[in-house]
Amino acid sequence: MSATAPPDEILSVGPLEIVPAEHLARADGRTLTLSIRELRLLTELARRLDRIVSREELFALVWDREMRPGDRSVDVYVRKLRVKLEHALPAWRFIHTHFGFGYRLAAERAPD
Amino acid sequence: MSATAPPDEILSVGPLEIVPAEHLARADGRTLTLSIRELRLLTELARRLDRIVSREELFALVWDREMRPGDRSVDVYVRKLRVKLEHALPAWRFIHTHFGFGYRLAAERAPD
DNA sequence: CGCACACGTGAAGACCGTGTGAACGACCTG
DNA sequence: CAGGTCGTTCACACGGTCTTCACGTGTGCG
Repeated sequence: MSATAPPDEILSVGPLEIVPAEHLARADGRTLTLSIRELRLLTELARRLDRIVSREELFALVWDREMRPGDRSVDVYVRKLRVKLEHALPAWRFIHTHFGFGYRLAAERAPD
Repeated sequence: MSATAPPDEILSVGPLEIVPAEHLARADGRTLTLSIRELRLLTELARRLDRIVSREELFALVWDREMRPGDRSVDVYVRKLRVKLEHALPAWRFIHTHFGFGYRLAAERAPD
């Protein structure tokens, strides 16, 4: 299953670093406190860096089952992640919305 | 076995210093009075500095046997350690909880 | 321009992992 | 024997997480 990590997998996204096998993510070296779902969502996005991933695909990857139509869980967790990432690295934007398609992870500097 | 210390092993965690071979830990030079279990728990956490260690792994390392499901010993000793460390170094936080995963040792300044 | 729909956001409630104080017995020490 | 420390377990309190709902905001299209 895709949520299982190769022991040495390290995902880098600009100043962000994710180590799925150790259940942690770091921002500029500082360890973030993420919940299980948050970390898995971030991990699956990071494994598809800079590619647009649909809600359905994300849900299946993170929740291990099919998404019911109308389920907003992905949106809610995207927000939770955005808040934590914004707090840790205010100068960066990571999760980008692609209207009608899904989300894309990429480190981009914040405007201003 | 991993609880045995190389004779010269010294673990540093911010203002904290642990010398497993001498069964002692120092806070800013002042020696802490820790019990055997407390010291071993602190030692094993320190050997995995800044990494998340699960309860099961911690229990196996410190108690030398498998953890029974529902066993809270690790939690209780984490608390005992926290109390002593908090008393010795109020401006720091050392043992961080990662909900659903385990504990992580790292010297971080207390909020405020 | 205005409508329908996609997405953002805050909050409520249930659930369960963790925090915490205390009791108890084993062991040591004087 | 009396007192203390330590390890273990228990019960309850507390708080974080997950899910769902409701409503606000934005986007694209006719």
